[in-house]
Amino acid sequence: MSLKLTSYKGTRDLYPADMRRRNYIFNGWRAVVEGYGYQEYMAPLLEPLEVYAAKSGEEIVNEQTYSFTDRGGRQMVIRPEMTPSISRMVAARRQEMPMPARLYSIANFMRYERPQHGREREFWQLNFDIFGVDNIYAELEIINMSHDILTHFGATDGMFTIRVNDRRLTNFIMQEYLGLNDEQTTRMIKLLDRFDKISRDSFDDQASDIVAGDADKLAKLNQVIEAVELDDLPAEIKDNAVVEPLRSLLSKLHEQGLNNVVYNVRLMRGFDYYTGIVFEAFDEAPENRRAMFGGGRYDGLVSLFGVESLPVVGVAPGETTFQEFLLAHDLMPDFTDDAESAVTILPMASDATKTAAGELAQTLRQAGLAIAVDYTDRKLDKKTKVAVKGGAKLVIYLGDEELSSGELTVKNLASGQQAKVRRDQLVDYLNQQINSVVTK
RNA sequence: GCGUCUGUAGCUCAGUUGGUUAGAGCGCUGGAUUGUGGCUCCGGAGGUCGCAGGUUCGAAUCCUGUUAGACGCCCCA
Repeated sequence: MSLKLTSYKGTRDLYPADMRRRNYIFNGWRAVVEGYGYQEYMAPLLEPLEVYAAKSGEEIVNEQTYSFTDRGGRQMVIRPEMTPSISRMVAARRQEMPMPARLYSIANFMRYERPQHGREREFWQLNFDIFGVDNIYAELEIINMSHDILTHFGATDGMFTIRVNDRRLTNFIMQEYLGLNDEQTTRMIKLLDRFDKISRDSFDDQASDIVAGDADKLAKLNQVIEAVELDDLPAEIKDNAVVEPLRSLLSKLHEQGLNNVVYNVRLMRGFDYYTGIVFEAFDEAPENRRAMFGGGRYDGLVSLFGVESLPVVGVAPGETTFQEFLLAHDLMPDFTDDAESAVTILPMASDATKTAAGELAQTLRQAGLAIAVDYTDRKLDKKTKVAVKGGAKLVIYLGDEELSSGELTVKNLASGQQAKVRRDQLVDYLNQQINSVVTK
């Protein structure tokens, strides 16, 4: 009975080519958020169960987290999200931390769910939040960053849309305009959230059920959900002050040329904890057509930790959907042949040449070059072939001939050209060859 | 938690109405060429046909269960 070769359900093994793709994404994320002055933090993998239960409710925590009792009897959870952890960290330094605080992290999370398209049990997310800014400029910045994160990788406006809504506006529509009670509001928000996933007939049936068949309310609802711009809303809504933050935000974004940022009356984003503007980046690729990531304004959870509350605007793009976006739009470079070392030394099958190869490699590494040595006793054609496949740019042949002459045979694998190079000129020659390949 | 589909070599897949030693291409590996890369030729390794029962003289093939994966539903903090 041998051990299984497969990774745990919902998790993935990442081989070098996979890691190159991941790092390409992570490095791009970093470049963008650090360009906005965001600073990196990291939190522990484990947090006490209470933090999540307080935020998300017992049920979801018990059913969808990896939790266990530690040896001291504490109920612990592998983090399913970053918000409680960063809230704790900010709360702990509430008095001394200068505001606004701009913080980001790239970390992994686990949720005990059934894996499916774009969803795994272990996943990586970029989290970035701005703490302590109470006006629309915080949303403006976060949405700008969300936009940049996509365009940084070559995405253009037609490839994605950023949908925006305001939780305060939604509540106004539900309660003041439609006259729904709290329970009806909750149900209607859930239903609107699913608008694109269900048929129109099914939507109408369920909406009718929620308002107990009130024809007047249904007519008003229909008018609202057809709106594609704020000005399409009935006068009673669009003339109310509640639309001002959204109107102001959208006009500022459009002034900046972000024309794929649009109002969407049906955008809901979960239920309880958003308090103002909400938004999500939507993939327009025909094979995806779904929300990639979303965020918005929420009262920071810092008050859970006994300090004065803080306004926060944040978002958390996930690696999986992001990568699928890049693939769908042909924005992911091919990393399959990239080498970990640009140069491979191929000694002959003798101890003397192998030893010399090792020494040479050390010298070259001190000069800043990435060098691998093939110490196997295979034939040279085989070793050369493997070096090519591994993506090496240059190979250095080192046999008895080179040992006695003091000159090394360097082959440029891209051009096929080969030269004898004196040892004292080797570093310069290698650097020149490597650069010529890169610019080719 | 529920549903649909799929599991044959490392990968992509053949496998005829159940018929005896389960195949191909690619990849890996060795040689032709004891010092040089996408060609050619020759050889080799690698499979309890996801697993377990059942039907049958005989099962990769039919039946049942189970497990893993993909994709939906629920959920998505």
